[in-house]
Amino acid sequence: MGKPSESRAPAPVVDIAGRGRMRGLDRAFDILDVLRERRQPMRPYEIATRIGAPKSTAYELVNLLLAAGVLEYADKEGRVFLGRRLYFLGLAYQQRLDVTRECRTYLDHLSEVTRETSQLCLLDGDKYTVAMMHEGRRPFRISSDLGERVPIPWTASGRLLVSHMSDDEVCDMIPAEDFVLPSGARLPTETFLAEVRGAREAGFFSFDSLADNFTHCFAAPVHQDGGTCVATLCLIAPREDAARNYERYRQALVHAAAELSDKLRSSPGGLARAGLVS
Amino acid sequence: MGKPSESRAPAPVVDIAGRGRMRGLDRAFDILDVLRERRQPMRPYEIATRIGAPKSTAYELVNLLLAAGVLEYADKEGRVFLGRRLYFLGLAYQQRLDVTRECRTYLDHLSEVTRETSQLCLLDGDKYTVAMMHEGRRPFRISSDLGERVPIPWTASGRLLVSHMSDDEVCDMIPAEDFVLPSGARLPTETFLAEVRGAREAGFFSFDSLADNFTHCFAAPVHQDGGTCVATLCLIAPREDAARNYERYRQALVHAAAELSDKLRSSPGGLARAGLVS
DNA sequence: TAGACTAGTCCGCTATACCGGAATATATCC
DNA sequence: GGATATATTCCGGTATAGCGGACTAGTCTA
Repeated sequence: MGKPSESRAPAPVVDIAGRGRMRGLDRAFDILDVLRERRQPMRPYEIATRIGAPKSTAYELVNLLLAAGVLEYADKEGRVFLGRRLYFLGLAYQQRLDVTRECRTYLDHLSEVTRETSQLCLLDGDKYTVAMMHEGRRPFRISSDLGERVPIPWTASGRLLVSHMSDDEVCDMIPAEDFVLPSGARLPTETFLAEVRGAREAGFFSFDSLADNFTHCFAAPVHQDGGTCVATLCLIAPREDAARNYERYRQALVHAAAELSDKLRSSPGGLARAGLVS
Repeated sequence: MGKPSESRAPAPVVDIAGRGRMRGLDRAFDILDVLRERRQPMRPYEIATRIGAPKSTAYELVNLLLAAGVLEYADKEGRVFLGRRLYFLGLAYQQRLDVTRECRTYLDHLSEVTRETSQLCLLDGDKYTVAMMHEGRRPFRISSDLGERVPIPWTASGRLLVSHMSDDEVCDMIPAEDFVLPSGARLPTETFLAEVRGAREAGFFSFDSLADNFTHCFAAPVHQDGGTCVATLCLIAPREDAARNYERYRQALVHAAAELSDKLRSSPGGLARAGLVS
């Protein structure tokens, strides 16, 4: 509350402050984050270097986390990965988050009527992520995995997820380097902001995926009380399919997102649950 | 490593050791566990008393966790709950766990052919939990919520989830009080162990739910390399339905569990993913 | 054989995280 | 309004967590 800068953003991964001792707790979560990002088991030594922590410290923390069940051994070479205890904590979070509780049916329905892959997308700090997914019929590899952090400007949903913010807030939030697209080209800030404004007014955004060159992405906003866009529903389709069924897909998606938003409004915040459970 | 008792079990919630200073990291995870168990936002003060920590310590840790995005404010009265950062860590765990990656389709299929609620169940320490669920047509309230910890002997799956262990190991693992059923009656250990043996041989177990008096629970084991049962698939059905369709349900469930086990065998551990992902 | 790099253990110093307890609010009930 | 319980902040002392750095050992490669 009194500290000069209060960073709520989840993952700087390596601390910038540098000087002085760091708190074990923060280091511990740096370890968890680095494993999340890597999505693979790692050895303590590698973790130590990645998070820029003294080896002695890293080894001790890893052992503590192992003993607590927060990390688990992943092989016989001493590599560790995130543990089951975290999974259940995440589940508990998800259950109180109205959007994810309700959305499964909508994803199922969308994928049923379109045969395409549908997703629920959220912000994680200053990045876009896919929180839930229903894979479509086609066996093609989707641009991003569940939970992977992706720069906001790379995604259709990104336009909507920041659409409740002012231009300045958007620029403050998104790191400059995230405007460099996978192709290497740089997306002008002004272009992006114009797209954000357009998406806000239309309540929809779609474009040819920037991550590959054969899919088209549709996104529609899920609103919570008032204007803020707390999530998006998306469809990922091959470009030919997208072109052929554009209006149908668009309408199905927008309709589903609107209905989901309604459902959130009718269940007051998260209090309904709190009051009703024995 | 040198300490007298090394408890890997996730949630004693209140530390027994008592004497001496406790580690901040362990306290922090006690806080998270207590929130998980309560499944509701709590105030720092309440958390402090619940985990048996000095109030000053609890307040400081809560604030640290808030700043880290591991906890989040849940209302304007200062109540906090698990944060989004935990959700994404949990997602990352889940993606490496073969069972959960593959099982969604099987749950969908089971619920489609039976119209009943289907679940994937796991052990969390010495308790049973539902890790994934597909709700059936009927609007009735299911015995246990996703992620809720339930004594092993209360559940059909429980018989299978410990079936790879010896009688002694089973008794060591399950706390004595967990043999007291919801009704208040005490389930004799010997009866339970006999049922475990029976379930192991049959590769199946079912009984009338102990948590309510109108459902019947079916459970079939998911095996990983060799014998160990790493999870179960379940069906929860009204008793009349269960009686009428018993053989059909049973076969569908056992078949799905066997197929899922096969799938795990064919993808070597978790290494496939590690090697294939770009 | 030596040198360079990766992996992991051990140990002593000291800044500080954790604790206890006092002080201060804020609600609830007579 | 006084009394009681709940809820939160503040502060100083001390056990110790985090750190730096030394040490061992394995693995390249030159």
